[in-house]
Amino acid sequence: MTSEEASPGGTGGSPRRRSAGRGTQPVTMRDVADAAGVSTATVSMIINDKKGARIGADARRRVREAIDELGYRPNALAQTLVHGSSRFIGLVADAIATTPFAGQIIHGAQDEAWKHGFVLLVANTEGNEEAERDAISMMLEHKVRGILYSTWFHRAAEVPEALRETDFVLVNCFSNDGTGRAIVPDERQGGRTATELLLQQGHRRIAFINATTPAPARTGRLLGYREALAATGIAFDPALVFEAYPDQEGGYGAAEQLLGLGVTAVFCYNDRLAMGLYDALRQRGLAIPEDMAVVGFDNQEVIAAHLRPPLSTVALPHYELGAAGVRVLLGIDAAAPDAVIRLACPATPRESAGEGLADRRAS
Amino acid sequence: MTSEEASPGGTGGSPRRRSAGRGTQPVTMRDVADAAGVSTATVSMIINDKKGARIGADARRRVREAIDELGYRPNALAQTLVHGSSRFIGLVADAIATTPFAGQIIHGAQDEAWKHGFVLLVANTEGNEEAERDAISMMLEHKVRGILYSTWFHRAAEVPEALRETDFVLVNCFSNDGTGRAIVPDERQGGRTATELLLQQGHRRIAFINATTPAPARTGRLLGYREALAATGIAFDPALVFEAYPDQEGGYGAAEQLLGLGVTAVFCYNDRLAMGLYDALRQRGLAIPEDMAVVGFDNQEVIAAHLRPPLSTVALPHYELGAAGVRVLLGIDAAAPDAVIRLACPATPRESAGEGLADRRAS
DNA sequence: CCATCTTGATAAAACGCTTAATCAGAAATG
DNA sequence: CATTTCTGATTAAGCGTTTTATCAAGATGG
Repeated sequence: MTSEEASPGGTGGSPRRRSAGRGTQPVTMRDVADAAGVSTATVSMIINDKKGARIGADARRRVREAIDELGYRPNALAQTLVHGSSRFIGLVADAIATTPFAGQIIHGAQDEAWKHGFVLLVANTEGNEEAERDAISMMLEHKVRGILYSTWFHRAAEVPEALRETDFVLVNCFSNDGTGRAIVPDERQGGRTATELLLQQGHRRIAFINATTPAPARTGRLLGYREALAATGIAFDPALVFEAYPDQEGGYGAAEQLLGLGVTAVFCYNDRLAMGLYDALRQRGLAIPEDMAVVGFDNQEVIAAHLRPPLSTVALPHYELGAAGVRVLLGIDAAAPDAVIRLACPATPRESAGEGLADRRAS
Repeated sequence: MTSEEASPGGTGGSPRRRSAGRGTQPVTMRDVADAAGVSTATVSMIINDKKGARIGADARRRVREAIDELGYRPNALAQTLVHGSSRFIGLVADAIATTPFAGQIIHGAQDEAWKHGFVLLVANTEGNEEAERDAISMMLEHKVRGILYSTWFHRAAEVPEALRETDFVLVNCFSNDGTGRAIVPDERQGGRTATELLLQQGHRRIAFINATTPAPARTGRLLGYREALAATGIAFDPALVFEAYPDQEGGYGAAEQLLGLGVTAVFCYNDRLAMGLYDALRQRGLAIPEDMAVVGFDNQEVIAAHLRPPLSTVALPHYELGAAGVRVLLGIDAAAPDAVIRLACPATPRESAGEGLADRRAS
């Protein structure tokens, strides 16, 4: 049983701060003012310690005491009302639960927002257009400072009409009409980095298993792959580029084609694909990375860090995507009105790319 | 360039709804009232279509038009202020990004909250106590209807003092002083279900690889395992219970001990452990499920659904945990003040437990 | 001793909305 | 025709803050 303190103003109450308690009428600034024998204006000034405010030491003390005593909490909504602008930032995501990715975007956004005194209003739409409209409406009605519109995989997106009623930043997606600011991963650099992970180990005949599903990642990573080869003076061989549905089953199935081509290393479109490939390779008695070096993409923690051997991969900067999103939204990071900002995908070397094999492979 | 409509009240404007536009002063109810030539009271009544309000058809039409014309959105914060109670529900999570689990809790909570016209205020604390205090303060200041306090894995938790200033529900955790309402997964039933998945296939000598890390899951699942055996009339053999750190490496390492004991099936504490075990088994030339049937726990999508063969497992009801959390919070699901509600962990049979092997194994 | 400053605090308006109370006029009633 | 009853709306108070303008009184200066 929670003891319900009935009498509100009792001066003889316990000296320690007493919480408002559930069900009790919330304590307002008026209550504090009355308890301290001052006006609400005074209380307000003390709380926000407005400089230039002339308030005596005694009043200050009395107010502080009253606040403690009553367990007063300012009403943020009332503050918002008078200030005109709220401390909310909306984040609409198309798939919060399906992957860990969305979670990382939320995490990054939330951390950064928090840092600047903002709070995240999160809505999950599961791609449902109506849910999306509702979510945005709700956010606009809460007078959010702006909205982050995010997708769980990097893609072009149709920007909902209503979004344009406020400031918005696209995260992990970009508008297909080229308008609006967007933060996306740099797929090309990522592809280059992944390939370099292999090149550094001396590999020269490197296959690329691309996705069958059209996406910026598909074209971007291929571009990066070619770029890296070119930079090393290796001719691009179209016969070494394969395609598979980007999941474990796809990777498993793709293994067959890889063999007998003199390929010593593979760059997989993503970690899941690599995971499937592991199975297929192992089944054929091929060792990783000795017989075949592998790098993935995404750095999907659950998988990459715990495969056998641990998978060298390239990370998608989801956390940073979210954080940069709010920075751009808040104008902390400057960005042209229709800028598309590309964030680096950092290399995450582990063991599957091989190590110190350069000598063996070099000739 | 977005065309900035400067003149606000123009009657000759485009008939289609015109959005407020960024940077523009927001459209208030006053504006609508003026445009329609009525008072704000009238507008308010029309918007919320208060029954009992006596308003002529013509005024109705004019107001609707003005709303459309101006692109008016009610200010939810002002509404909250007058109603006294907000439509916010706070969700504080200790690890939003680390696992997909938290995401699913958020998802469930958000869906259910939404259904009842509530919005989620999400805060991520990464276990940091100060962040936690700040998050809760923030939520209280926003006058949330209540708070969901969630953890990414099922455990006892210290309930922060401040939480008690409002309604709260513990999600995926429970207070170590036994106070407060909590929603947790039913680990025992889960353990039983997992074991039954194997028993159903005719297995009789079933090992259990438990976690080394103390947790309700560890004791609960073991209990369930024993319960299932007992129900089938199989004597519990302590020699068949092993322990390993609950990740892939742990599972890989545990394989050794399993062999030569006549064990035909293993129940793994979680999917990651099972994944590691897969590797170890395969390395020894053992086929799953023919030589060794395996079930996991957690139904971690990325892993379970895509192992080779797909892993039979038991799902943690994260989505439901979140949803039930808000239902209890809102009083839709009744729950005693200190009730701990256990949600079922449903079986998720795939192929690793074997199928139709009952005959072969029976004798 | 009167004018002026300074100090410490207050009153009141405003933010955007809801709602109870009120009001003016038209229609119905006696 | 005077009165009551509807009808269709308006007024105004209030929600919990912030903030500007104002005020009373004591201290200071001439």
